[in-house]
Amino acid sequence: MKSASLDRHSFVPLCYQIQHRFLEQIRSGALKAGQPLPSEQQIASRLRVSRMTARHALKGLCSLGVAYSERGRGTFVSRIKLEKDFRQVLSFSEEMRMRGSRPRSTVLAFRKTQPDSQVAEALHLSSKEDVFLLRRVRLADSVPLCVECTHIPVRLCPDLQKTLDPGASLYRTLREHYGVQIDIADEVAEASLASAEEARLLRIPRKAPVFRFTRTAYFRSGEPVEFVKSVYRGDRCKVVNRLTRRLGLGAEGSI
Amino acid sequence: MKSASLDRHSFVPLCYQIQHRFLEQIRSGALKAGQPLPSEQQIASRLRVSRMTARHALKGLCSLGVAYSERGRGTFVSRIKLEKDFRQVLSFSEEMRMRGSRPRSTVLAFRKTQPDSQVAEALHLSSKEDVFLLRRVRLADSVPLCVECTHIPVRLCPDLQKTLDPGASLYRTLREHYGVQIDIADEVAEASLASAEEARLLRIPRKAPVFRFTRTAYFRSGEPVEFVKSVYRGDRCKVVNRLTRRLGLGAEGSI
DNA sequence: TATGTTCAGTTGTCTATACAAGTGGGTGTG
DNA sequence: CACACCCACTTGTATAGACAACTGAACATA
Repeated sequence: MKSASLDRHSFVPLCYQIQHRFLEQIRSGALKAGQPLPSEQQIASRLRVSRMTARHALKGLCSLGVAYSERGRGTFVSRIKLEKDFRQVLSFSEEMRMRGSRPRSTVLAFRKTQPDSQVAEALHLSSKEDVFLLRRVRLADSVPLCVECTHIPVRLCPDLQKTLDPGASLYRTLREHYGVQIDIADEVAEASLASAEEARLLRIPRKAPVFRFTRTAYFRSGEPVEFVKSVYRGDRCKVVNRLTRRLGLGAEGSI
Repeated sequence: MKSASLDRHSFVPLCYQIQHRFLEQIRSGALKAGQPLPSEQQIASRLRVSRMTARHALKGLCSLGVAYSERGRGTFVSRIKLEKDFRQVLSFSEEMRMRGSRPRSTVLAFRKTQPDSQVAEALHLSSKEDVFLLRRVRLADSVPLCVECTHIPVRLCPDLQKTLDPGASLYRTLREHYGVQIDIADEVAEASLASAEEARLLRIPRKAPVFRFTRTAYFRSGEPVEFVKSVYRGDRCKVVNRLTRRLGLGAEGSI
């Protein structure tokens, strides 16, 4: 029998222990794409938990996208690859490290300032609230990839100019010094051409193709944390997304 | 008391009736951003359901992104806007109609063919399986927006050349004639410049900025359904995405 | 052969209850 | 005033059981 028993005194809830066990089996290849997972009943009786606990574990796998359920048939391992480079809410530094590159930054500007109307609207700022403006060239393995201009309300991190090591990760500083945890981000990408200044900073020809991003990041509550405008080289960057069908929102379900 | 009672004989499950009720209240403005929803206990006693049913309804709202829970405090309406134009798995036709434009297509090619290696790999095709190739210029309100080249395994829709009205929605045809329901899509976007042919078809200058997309669409099971390469005008199109932080996947949770 | 039936197994929904653990306010003490 | 403590309320997790609805295969019937 493959199943070592669960740790009922762990501070990790049982359903997550079960979920983690299946994740391991899927990643290791012991459970292959398309294969059925044990039924809720089987999990419940083998591991001596209630069926709802087993079910919760399986549902967790489904919402991660690694499995899917069919009524009357069972729950199966999804055939979809779990590529790691689907865009999540990651900082530039996190993203570069995840793909094995060494991130670095050159600070072009870092000051307190009054937001223009676009920034104020995106961050829901009251009329005279100040923001930090941080403009950087960001490099991976010494190759410049983008020019990024970040705006953060001063209220969220009053003494950022003392605490931020400008070369380090801004997100890490926000997390460790201010408990600021970003959960959601809205992003708009446009295809465009490099201006003269951008071309110089990125070391590409003028009028080379670039992405222009604006990005607003939020807490879980929906309060805005950060507004970023950035320009990425088109020859070294791709935007990878996984889209899913959401049900139950505004437009009615008739599809 | 605001709560009309639930229909216990409806074929709509109770938890979805509850969820729908709150969605209505949020959309109508009766429940505003940041306000607390009733607690699980309150819902349970007011509507005479068990707490788990009430909880299931609230969790559904959370996974839709319209609410969030905080342990010990309650569940609150999210401040995040539910813009409709966040990219879901929508066909060009669906997307255009959602934003109030009239979609149209010009068919450049529609034939059965052998897939090249990129297509075969994306669709997980065995060596000699054929695909339909459908190449179209897609217009919104008579303005050409993109050139799109779709590949679909013949196996999934053997007589597509009879059933497809080439002007109509491909996705609708797939759904209505073959029960093919697409749930997930992976998309890669690049910033690039228009070739001479693309510029002519899209009526833009040569070397104007464009998006190049590749897109693979899947069933819920992860079986690939469709592979698309497309070129979008950079001056009329934006890519809008909402990114969320996912927990529990490959890289460990220490963030 | 073709068709309908039954049946075991599965997920979906629901009930009722219990305890753990975090939040926030109030109270009483020092 | 500051601090510890308690209490009511909240969400998170878990249990045990129930019925509905669906699937697929085995079986019986015409």
